[in-house]
Amino acid sequence: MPKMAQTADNWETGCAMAQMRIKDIAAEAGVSPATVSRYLNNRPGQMTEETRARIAAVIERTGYRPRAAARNLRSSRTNLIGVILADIANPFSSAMLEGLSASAASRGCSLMTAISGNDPAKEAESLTRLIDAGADGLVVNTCGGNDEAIAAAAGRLPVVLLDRDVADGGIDLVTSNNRELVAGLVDALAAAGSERLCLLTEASDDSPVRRERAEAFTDELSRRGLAGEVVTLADGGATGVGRLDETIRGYAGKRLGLIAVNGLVFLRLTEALAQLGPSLPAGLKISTFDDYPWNHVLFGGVTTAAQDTLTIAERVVERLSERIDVVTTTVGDAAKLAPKRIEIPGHIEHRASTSR
Amino acid sequence: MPKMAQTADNWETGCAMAQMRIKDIAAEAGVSPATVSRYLNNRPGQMTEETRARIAAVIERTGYRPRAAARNLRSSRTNLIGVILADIANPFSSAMLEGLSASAASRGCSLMTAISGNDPAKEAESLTRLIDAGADGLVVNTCGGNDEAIAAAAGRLPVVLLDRDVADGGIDLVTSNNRELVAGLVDALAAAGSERLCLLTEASDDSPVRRERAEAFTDELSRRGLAGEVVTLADGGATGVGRLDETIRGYAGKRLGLIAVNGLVFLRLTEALAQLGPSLPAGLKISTFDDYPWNHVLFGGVTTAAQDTLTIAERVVERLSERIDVVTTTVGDAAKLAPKRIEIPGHIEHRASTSR
DNA sequence: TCGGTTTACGAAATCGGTTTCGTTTCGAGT
DNA sequence: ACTCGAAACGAAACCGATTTCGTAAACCGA
Repeated sequence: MPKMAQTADNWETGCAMAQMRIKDIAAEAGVSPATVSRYLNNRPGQMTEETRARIAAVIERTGYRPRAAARNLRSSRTNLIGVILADIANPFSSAMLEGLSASAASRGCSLMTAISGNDPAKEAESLTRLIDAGADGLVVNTCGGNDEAIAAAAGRLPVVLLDRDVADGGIDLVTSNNRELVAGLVDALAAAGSERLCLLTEASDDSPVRRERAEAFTDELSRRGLAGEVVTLADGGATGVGRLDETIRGYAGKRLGLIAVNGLVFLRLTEALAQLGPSLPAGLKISTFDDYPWNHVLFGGVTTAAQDTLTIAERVVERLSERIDVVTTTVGDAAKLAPKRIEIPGHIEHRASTSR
Repeated sequence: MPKMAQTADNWETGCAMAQMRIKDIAAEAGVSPATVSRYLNNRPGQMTEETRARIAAVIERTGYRPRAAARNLRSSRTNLIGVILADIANPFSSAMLEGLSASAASRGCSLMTAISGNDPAKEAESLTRLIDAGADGLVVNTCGGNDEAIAAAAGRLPVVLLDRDVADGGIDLVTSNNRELVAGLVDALAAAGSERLCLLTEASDDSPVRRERAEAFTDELSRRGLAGEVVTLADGGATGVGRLDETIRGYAGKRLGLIAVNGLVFLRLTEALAQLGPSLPAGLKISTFDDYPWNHVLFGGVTTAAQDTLTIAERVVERLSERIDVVTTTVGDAAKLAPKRIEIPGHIEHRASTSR
């Protein structure tokens, strides 16, 4: 039995009927489905103003919404962007998510999100799940350990890396100007009178970004002829805090200046410092990456290398859209875009923790 | 011209060929597409162990993955859960997102996320966008002002509210045991010797949850015969902090006890307190909802009503899945599930800020 | 008035799975 | 041996859009 035509939409009954299909709209407007489709996607093949109005009226009246699944099937486009975040607890990630969400929405896309929790296995699983779910492209803030899988994914659909690079290279990356930001923090500490600087990093975070910051740090030290070192905290609590404690105590009174390489390291730093008292020890200056809301409260304000998360997010989506358009437009890979590294300038928030 | 059969999958060429279709797998395994489909969804109609093995082998060898769009179209199921969060900056939200992500993944679902940023217009837009994108169900952490739209959505697909109720009622809600948590904080403050208690709330947050906490607070006060009031901070910075400042100074030395109704209010409280010095003023005891990572660092540790975000997330997804299964299984709405309110017990983290 | 080009639109194929329904095969019961 | 029921599987319809291709009408300059 053929599906019964649905005509009863304008009855006064509020009864929810089975969804309208494009065919029904077409019939109601006295045109063909093709024309309605053209209307929906405002295709070049134009139609009479009158036809357009008639279709618009029917759609308006019936509240018709095209089914995404059907559209996706035919056009092999979902308008879904997959996002994999390493650590949502990090405010950098949540700020990023907000930015990505807004940017995507402004282009009519929705976000599919996955949180790896810094677990490579979960990240790999998310990768395949998002691809299987039909993402048009992927934004990956990798936790590391999946370089080959990510490269493989990038071969199958557009991928833009967020903040963290993979070893392979050859994939778009959007990141902050880490070298300049490190220099800015060193600058702030030096100006505050610090004589010896430490960059605090985590063993578990062995990302290229961390290494880039570490490199920039030592470069900057030698450029200025300053003393200092990179201190890598062991993972987990106790050992790390112990090492930290030792570092701080070891230099107590020696005009020590610290840089936390990211927000989580900074958190551990504050834990260690909290054991020494509510105020910063005399002569100790601190600074950190990632502008957590608490940074301007703790210790009267902590000097911060703030990343421009909104712009980063916007550029990520922009770049991804470019690639998606290329994929769905050109047939071959002739006009392939060359992989690009996009650096978004952040800025230093000078606060009390590096005042003289 | 019919689409050319694709047989060259096992050639040693690494060239990416057009995707395999179920038809190709079927041909390769010497069965019909229907059988492969049965295999993929392990349907009741069983097949020979030998057939199963042959199909498995082909799929394994070719790395075939069924296209979600086609599957979605026919089955009108996407395995996508839409999530709308009011404020991702709130760690409660990011913790929730992590939990939802994990719970969804364990059921083979992906999350589509939208951030309203506490903007009702954006929330409404997200609502329609996620529905249009084909979400099987929605998780809504509403910012308010869209009660009718949310109710309408709940009429069209499964919806579970997260933490914040809507006026209408009649929709599933998962939340913490707010009354008990408030009582717990009052308890902690009273035990710490506070003689007068204030619950700090925000004007912009007029959610039922906030009101529930406020009600519980005043109930608890009168039950114990304690003095106190609900202090509503104006939105934005200055006025709010001013009011707060006044509140604190006005009671300085009078054994004041404070409860921040949520993490954001607590942030503003710490800002105000920071102006008074690095340590808590003598006699002032503070506590807050939402277990931010800083809560055990600031002021030597802040007593916190911690919500069990993981369990909340798990129950949200569980409930939503139930509803989705009902919708896709039963024809009519005969066996409709009655709307349920699910309370997940949180707990009080007793820390230094309420020690005697 | 007439060939030629553009414009507006419809018929039908198509995307790649799922699902229904029917057919064949096989084993068990009598 | 013969019937009957269940199990295993295939043929074909189907989900609801998009897109190609074709055609009729409108337009246009000579």
